Amino acid sequence: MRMTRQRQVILEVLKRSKDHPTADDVYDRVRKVLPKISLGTVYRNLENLTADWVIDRIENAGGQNRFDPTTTPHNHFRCVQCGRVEDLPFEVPLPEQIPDETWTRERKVIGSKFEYYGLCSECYRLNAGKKIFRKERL
Amino acid sequence: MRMTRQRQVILEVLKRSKDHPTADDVYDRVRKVLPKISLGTVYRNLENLTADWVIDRIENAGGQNRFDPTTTPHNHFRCVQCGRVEDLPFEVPLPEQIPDETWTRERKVIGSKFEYYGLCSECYRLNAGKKIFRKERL
DNA sequence: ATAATTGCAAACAGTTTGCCCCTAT
DNA sequence: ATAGGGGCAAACTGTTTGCAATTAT
Repeated sequence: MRMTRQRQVILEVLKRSKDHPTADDVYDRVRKVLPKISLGTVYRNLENLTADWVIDRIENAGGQNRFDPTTTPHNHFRCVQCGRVEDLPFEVPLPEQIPDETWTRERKVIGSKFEYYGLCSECYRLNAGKKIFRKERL
Repeated sequence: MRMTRQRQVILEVLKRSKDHPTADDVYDRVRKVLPKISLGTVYRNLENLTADWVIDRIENAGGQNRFDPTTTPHNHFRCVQCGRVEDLPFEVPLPEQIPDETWTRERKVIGSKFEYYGLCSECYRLNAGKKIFRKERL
């Protein structure tokens, strides 16, 4: 991987971000430094950096993906209303080994993912009392 | 919600599926019974059924959403290569309560999600020895 | 020198929507 | 009878790709 100015700035922006920005977010922030960069370049770099494990992609089918400068294991809280992703400020005690060996032997288990979901503080305040997550729960 | 023939068949197809089909998958299967149904109708129904908690949408993955006829809590294994989602054939011991009360008070935590990911048995066999998940791991 | 990378635009995939007709209640 | 739902196509959003020009190594 060549270290171009674009890649450098994208990476800096990302490493400085604590909010797990979307590709658009990154694009907007990078453009303040490199106004002529194209969205395609941002996508290509996010892809390459993800492939090389420099950053992490938080996937979200249907909506926008988000990118995480932290590649060491940690867990997230996801807002089901606005899509915001926050790091959990505490550890979650997760099982260290998979109980079923027959199951494990048949596939390659690479890792696991845990997250809480709900309403972030802002959406919670804005929606106090309203039923907004699907129809009848919350 | 009116019970139309289309909704009925979509629901039947889904309840019979153990593989967490995508909207396309559902469309293909439903078309064997109702060849004239439109993809839009399938999407609209999957959306409504999800909103009414009749089915579940599996959305934190790349690519297409998948749909799950089981709405009671259970966990998944996701293949990072083909996207397939399987139910885990065992229970995962997850934390029952969130350790940090200050954190909890500020937002509305609705639930949590846990999954293993890796290569399903088919992709594992096909890719034995190859490095296919991102660049240098596996 | 040359292979990787860029900007740009066009293409793509998945999903949603508007409109007008139809049908379950 | 009438509001909710269907079919169809067009629109939309997020992401990827082809190409010719540029740049890090």
